[in-house]
Amino acid sequence: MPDTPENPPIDAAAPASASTRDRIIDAFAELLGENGERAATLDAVAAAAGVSKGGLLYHFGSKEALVEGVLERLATLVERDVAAIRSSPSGPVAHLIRTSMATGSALDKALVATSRLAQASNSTARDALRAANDAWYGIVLESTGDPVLSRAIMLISDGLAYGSAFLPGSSTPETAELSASDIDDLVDLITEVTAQRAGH
Amino acid sequence: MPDTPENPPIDAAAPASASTRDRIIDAFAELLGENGERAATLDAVAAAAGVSKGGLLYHFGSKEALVEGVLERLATLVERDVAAIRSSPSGPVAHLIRTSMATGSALDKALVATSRLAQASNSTARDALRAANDAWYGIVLESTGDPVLSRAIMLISDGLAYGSAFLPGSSTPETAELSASDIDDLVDLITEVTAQRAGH
DNA sequence: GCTACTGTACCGACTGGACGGTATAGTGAA
DNA sequence: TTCACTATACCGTCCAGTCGGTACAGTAGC
Repeated sequence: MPDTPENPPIDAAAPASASTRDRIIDAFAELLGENGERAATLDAVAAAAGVSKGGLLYHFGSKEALVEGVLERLATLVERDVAAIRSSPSGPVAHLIRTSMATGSALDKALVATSRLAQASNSTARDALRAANDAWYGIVLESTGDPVLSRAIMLISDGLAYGSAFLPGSSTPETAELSASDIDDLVDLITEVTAQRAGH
Repeated sequence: MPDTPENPPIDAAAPASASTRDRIIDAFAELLGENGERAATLDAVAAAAGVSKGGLLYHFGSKEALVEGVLERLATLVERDVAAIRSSPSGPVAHLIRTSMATGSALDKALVATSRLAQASNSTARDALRAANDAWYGIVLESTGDPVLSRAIMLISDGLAYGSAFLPGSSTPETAELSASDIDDLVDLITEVTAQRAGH
């Protein structure tokens, strides 16, 4: 039985329309985020993307190439996000805080995946993360005009990202997952403080 | 040539005085923090602790036992820190913020090591991290009496820890390592906001 | 319209090294 | 003699990367 063209749209989860390359990057990022760096083996990525290991290695000659693929995707998505954030009607800061929690968006996935790689001592991934942070900090500073406040806001955003990425599902109510209204309260706090400091 | 007793105090970094068990946990935590979970192999830990692999496995029968060792140490150090933080003359919040950045203390090392384990999908490590966070949140809430502010403070603390643990050494000045005076500014900001909200 | 050939996309068995863990013989201090 | 190791050899598994193929679309010459 030579080739069975069984599955152009084989995998329910993966967008069958996307190119094989994109599906592979999706799968890699997903596995990194969900199960950590160790689980994102070539075999696992191939299986999740609905290709064979050989097929994967046809597109990405090594695991490093796969990492570069995720990093490139992150850079693209961050660029897009920076544009979106600047023109956000609710203001850049509110937008930043609200999108800092993992929402399952492509940006989030790429960000979490890159964090995992950075934690696995991949310095390129660390640079990519820093670049993204620099871009966001720039916007916040532009918006508030206050370096200290801007740093505090970035730290809150980092803390939000860290918590939702690495400590999902809380046991106690104290630090339970932040609800939408908690985020609203946070945004209100920040808005208030920002207004106060602006009118020194 | 069986054993060359070349190195009881072989390793300059490791405190030769501490018990072998403690030195092994030190080495494990250090390797986890510096080079990620993947680098913390039994062989590497044994070498860093200045014992043989057989010696390591004499004390810790498995890698899981080693993980438990780090978790236990974290629990002990957190307990100690909570006591210290309550009686801090500068107030709990300032103390928390100031000690959130990786300073190379034993607590930091244990915390970073546990974060790496948590990221590697170790749910016990995640629980330990959450427990520590709950403890600190409790103190902050007690001190400020304001849940929203307390959450913001915890997020800043998390952001600080995340940045210093996972993104050390910055390339650009924008998000460069926070200096001592930056931290002072941050603490001032928080103190100010806390006072303001207390006197609604 | 057929043959020969090229390039692209992919499959899956296999290899070699790393790693966790086991086993065991030996050693030196208390 | 026991305790706390060292040293070495070994096993099974996992994993990145290699390699020899297969399928098929296109295309150029006849």
